[in-house]
Amino acid sequence: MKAKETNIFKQAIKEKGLKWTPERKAIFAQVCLTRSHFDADELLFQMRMRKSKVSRGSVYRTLKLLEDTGLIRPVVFTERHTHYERTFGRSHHSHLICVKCNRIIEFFNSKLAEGLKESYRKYNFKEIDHRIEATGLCKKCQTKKRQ
Amino acid sequence: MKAKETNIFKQAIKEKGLKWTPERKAIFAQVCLTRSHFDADELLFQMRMRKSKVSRGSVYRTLKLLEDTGLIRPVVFTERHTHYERTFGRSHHSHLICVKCNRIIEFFNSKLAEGLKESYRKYNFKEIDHRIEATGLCKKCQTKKRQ
DNA sequence: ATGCGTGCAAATGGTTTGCAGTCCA
DNA sequence: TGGACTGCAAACCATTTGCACGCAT
Repeated sequence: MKAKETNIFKQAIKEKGLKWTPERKAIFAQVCLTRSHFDADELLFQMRMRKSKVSRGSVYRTLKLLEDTGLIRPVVFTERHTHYERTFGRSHHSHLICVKCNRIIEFFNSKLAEGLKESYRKYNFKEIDHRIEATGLCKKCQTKKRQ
Repeated sequence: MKAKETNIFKQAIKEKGLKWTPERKAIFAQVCLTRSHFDADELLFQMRMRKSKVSRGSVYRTLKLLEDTGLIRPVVFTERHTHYERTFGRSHHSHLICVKCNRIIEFFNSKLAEGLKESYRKYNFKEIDHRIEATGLCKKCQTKKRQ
């Protein structure tokens, strides 16, 4: 992990008057390693693989903290439990999800983004965040025989 | 509830080779009465107010069935449990949510819709459904003093 | 020194499920 | 009649929380 990345969270922690602990550092380090989407358990498992010891409770607490800080955000797929994705160091995008094979494509479309801006303006809302999840069938799954 | 509405579900049930029971009818009737968003518990509570007796289990089972049938769809807000909204008899829309007062505005924007269509085309996905939830601060909450 | 953060385990709470009895088709 | 459906309560499982101890500030 680059020093710069560590600092994003450390700084946020300091600003909130909270403490910069080894656990928080370790959990954030693991988040920085993620390439796509993850949930609390996956993250914990990956940390254990790397001999990094933290409790499940701390993982949940720290993920919540990261969410509050805006460094990760929840993405909701079909499952019951929460998935997250990193927000820093990646451009904002939406998700296209194949309901059959669960393939996830991250995309960006400017018309969509503009339409969203228009809507915020129209209703006098100050923009914070948005979540777009579009379900469908990917090319492969369209041609597959019905299971 | 208009007879026409009852039939939407009854017909879907028949097509699947399932049984049209008083419980399913009652639960669907209550869904038809909803004006905005609801969760399993709210629906059950409303039914009990109207002296309509069904078990919590049946509510969950029937909501899932309605979701499979496409007659309701989950909308995910900040909370932990699932909220639904009716899909039939209403136009497709997105949600603008004030994170402070939880006000929800349903909106439609054609640019946004077009951008979404473009994205489906671009990635060769067959469209099924989409969910757009945009968070922000409504006008009132922007001007309110920080709590 | 102070009190925030952690680990641990128990509690929570929405949702699911097993089972015995009921009732549509 | 027979398998699907229901009510009920127990089970599930991701997440939260209480508590005693430890450590950052």
